[in-house]
Amino acid sequence: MARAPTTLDPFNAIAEPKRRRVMDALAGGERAVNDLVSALGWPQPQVSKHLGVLRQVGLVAVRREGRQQMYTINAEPLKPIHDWVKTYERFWDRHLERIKALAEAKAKKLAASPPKSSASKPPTQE
Amino acid sequence: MARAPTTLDPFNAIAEPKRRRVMDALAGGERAVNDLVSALGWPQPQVSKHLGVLRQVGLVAVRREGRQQMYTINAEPLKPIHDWVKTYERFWDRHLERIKALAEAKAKKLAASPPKSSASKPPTQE
DNA sequence: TTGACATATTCCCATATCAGCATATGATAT
DNA sequence: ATATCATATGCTGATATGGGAATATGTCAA
Repeated sequence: MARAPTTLDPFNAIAEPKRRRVMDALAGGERAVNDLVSALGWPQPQVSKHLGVLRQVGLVAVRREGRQQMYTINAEPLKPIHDWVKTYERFWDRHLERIKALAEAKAKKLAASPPKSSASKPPTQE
Repeated sequence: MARAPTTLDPFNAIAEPKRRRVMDALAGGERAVNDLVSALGWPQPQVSKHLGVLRQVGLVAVRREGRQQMYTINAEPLKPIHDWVKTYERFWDRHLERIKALAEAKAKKLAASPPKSSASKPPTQE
């Protein structure tokens, strides 16, 4: 085996840069394939194929309108990705750690004892 | 060509589920390879290879300690992913839109008229 | 040095990926 | 029906992928 099929895993579907650009092109709203083709400047089959993958993982939805297929974004499958990545925010954003630490400290204080002057505040590690 | 090399693109490196699990196993802190091997239950070369990929995209850092190689998370390369996915939040979380709208409205009000004193001020640092 | 331990690398295989080109399907208008 | 527009699918070839097994490298201990 060589990796979970990109058509089943949003992580994988999104790993392809062009697929991200397609999403971005759709971020403004519903769009027909030919519209995307001219916007992106890629061969039509290529666009259709990438749309096909996005469709299979549920990242886009289609609606027929006459001869045209209107595509829209359906970003829900991105949520797991967002959630996963989010758990690592603290690693690149020390600021968040401080905020979190402050919030926790505050909560502890409130729950534990009356606010007597705490001798040594944790030296905002930095 | 068949996709940007996974060793150059964090999106791609992370598309592999096992690599995500390695990251998760490191989320708690520095860890040696053998430690990961027993924690994950995969063959050692496999773990080393996945670590190798993560190392090349800069998602982990290594430090030698005697015979052991200590790996730590370095999540900065995840930031672009976070940022990209974040732009689609509004698609799955209509709630956010409302919150944002409320916040903006409030800001406008504050700018226009004096607020009544509130006991629970949001942390000054943001 | 030799040996044990910790980890990385190499080789091979089956499979998946994307791009390019040709062609098929589907819908509408004449 | 037929031609035309709009889009999807099929096929091929070059390349990348992950897993498994064997082996190489690197570090310390005796």
